[in-house]
Amino acid sequence: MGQPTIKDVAKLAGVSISTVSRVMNNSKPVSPEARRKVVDAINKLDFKPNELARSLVMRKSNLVGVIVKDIGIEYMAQLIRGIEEIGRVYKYDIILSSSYGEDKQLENSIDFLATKQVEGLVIITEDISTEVLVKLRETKIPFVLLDKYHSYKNIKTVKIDFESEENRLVQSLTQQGHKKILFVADKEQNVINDSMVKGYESAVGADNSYILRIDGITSDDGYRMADQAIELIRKESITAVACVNDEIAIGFMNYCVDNGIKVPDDLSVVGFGDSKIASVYRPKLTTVSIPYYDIGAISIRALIKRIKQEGEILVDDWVIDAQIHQRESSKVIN
Amino acid sequence: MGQPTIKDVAKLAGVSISTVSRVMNNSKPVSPEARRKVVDAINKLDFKPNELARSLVMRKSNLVGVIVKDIGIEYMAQLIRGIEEIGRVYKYDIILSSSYGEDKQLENSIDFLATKQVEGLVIITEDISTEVLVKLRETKIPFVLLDKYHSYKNIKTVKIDFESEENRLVQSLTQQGHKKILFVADKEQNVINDSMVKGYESAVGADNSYILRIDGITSDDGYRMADQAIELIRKESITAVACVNDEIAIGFMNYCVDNGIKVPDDLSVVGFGDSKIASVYRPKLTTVSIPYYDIGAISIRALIKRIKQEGEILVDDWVIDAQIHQRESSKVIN
DNA sequence: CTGAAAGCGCTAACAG
DNA sequence: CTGTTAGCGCTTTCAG
Repeated sequence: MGQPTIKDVAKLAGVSISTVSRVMNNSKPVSPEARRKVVDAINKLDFKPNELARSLVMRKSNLVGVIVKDIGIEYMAQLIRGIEEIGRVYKYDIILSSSYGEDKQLENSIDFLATKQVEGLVIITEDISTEVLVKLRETKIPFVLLDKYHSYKNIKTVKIDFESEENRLVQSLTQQGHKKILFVADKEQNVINDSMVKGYESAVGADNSYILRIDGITSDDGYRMADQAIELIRKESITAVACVNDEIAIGFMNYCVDNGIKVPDDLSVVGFGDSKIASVYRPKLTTVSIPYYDIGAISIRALIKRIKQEGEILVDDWVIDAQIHQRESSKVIN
Repeated sequence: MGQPTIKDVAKLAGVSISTVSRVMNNSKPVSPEARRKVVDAINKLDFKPNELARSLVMRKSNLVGVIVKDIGIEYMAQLIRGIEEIGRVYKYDIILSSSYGEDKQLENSIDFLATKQVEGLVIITEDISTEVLVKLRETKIPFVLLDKYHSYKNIKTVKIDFESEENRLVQSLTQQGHKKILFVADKEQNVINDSMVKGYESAVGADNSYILRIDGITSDDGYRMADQAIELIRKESITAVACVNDEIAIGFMNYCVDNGIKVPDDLSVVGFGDSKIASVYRPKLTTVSIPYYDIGAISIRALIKRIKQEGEILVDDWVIDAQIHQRESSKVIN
């Protein structure tokens, strides 16, 4: 036979299985005498309760499903960290699944996790289709959606205020004496992009805005668009460039290195997001750090609260503060 | 009532629950007639079997536990990716747990996962104590240990041959004309370190070896030790430096930037590991990439094979090839 | 081919 | 305080 069960413990302790159950869960008073015998038996057998059986009868799995687009994406890993660590505090385990950005796979994951009786779902993606969303709602499983780019009516989430954070960042540039600042945005239309553009514009003034919308958001994309940016910068005597994310900023700075442009002496550059590389790259990149760990932690807490019926899940968007890291890539203008 | 159960399906289809079970699992012949009715009922109710109940009766959870030291560590995320993706192919789900390098937490995770009836365990850590190892063995749960630094008698693992990979890397340097090459190693004694030193030495010759053992393995540590290294490099007319990992190499190159030393013109630098930053940093770092995804994939495959009793788990260490990426930070000597 | 019945390991009334 | 009993939702003999 395999693992010892509650029956084995009961037999060894000379009591009924109910008694064993009671001491395990402290659910009802048990005589010290019986308790001792049971505890002894448990230790002797190295008995561990079968959570599966317990979950079945209690209709409670203590499992939450986390579906990520790709665990290899740096910020998703940070998010999971927060979710896992806080989930554990509430005795919830994480079951992990990846969607690789495919709707079909996402749906599969949701179904699959549903059969495993997860009590809640955290979905971390960069976009999700409305069809999947509908399906998700149908499952009746409480969920929180950490979606980077879109926001939906009636779905509240945990996030930072991209508009005001970008605004503060750009303002820090103007306070350093920069009059003309280029903003490199993502060509794709999405809420984050739009918010950041707004934040940028209200910092520099609408009549003093220089925006370059580029295709893609990787460092390669940043490198590729750089000649275009540099041309504009020369023509307009721009002294600082703010990029929609760190990767683009790094790609852009790489281009500068390759073309003899000195950052920050010739040009200040700032990013957004505080990816790991931002503080290792030279010059260290000025950027704003998004507290992903906290976002994950708050999400799972809200989710668990909802699971325990202690309240609705995120009645409003939960906005947390980000932090500007003034580093080497930007400085007071010469 | 909540989710529909097999009973509801049976009632709606007008058959017994056994019949429903049989069509779900194709476990026994069912008349086309009955099958149709059952399928209809399943669709109508949007019935999804409760895997918990199924697991309980079949004594098979289709769950494997993955314990990582910290999911924020880049290569661990890559490893998990491989595990998750291949696990899914075999219908295994991942339940994730972090140890944060603490033995106590690791033990807890093992226990916890055991109660969840995981069928196997993948432990990704950078070191593990023998006590925990003993405990792990006692659980009788099949496991694979992806331990970066240590190797244990009787525990086989999936890895690359650090010695011969480092050897090839250093040889590529000598082939580029470098006569004197410095190797920056980790002060701490561990198998990887030792292997790499061996690989380095057999490439340069024991009488021509320059080794600097430093404290720590982060880019900051690399930066900190750099003055010491530079001193040695000047004194001995060394033309290339090989670092035990990418982070140290980057830190070292940062120091070079800050001190007017041109890489690769004045000095060639190579790393090891191919972290993401290696290909984004300027100059792009020459390094060897460790196929973490594959390591994860092979591990889970071996584990599942073992679970299915189709063989012993890793009769021998499974060694896979790494690949040298010749990039910008090293070049033919002037 | 199909249904009744016995359990997987555990919890939770219900009587003592 | 404690044991007996009836399930949780499902699979699997065992008789038809």
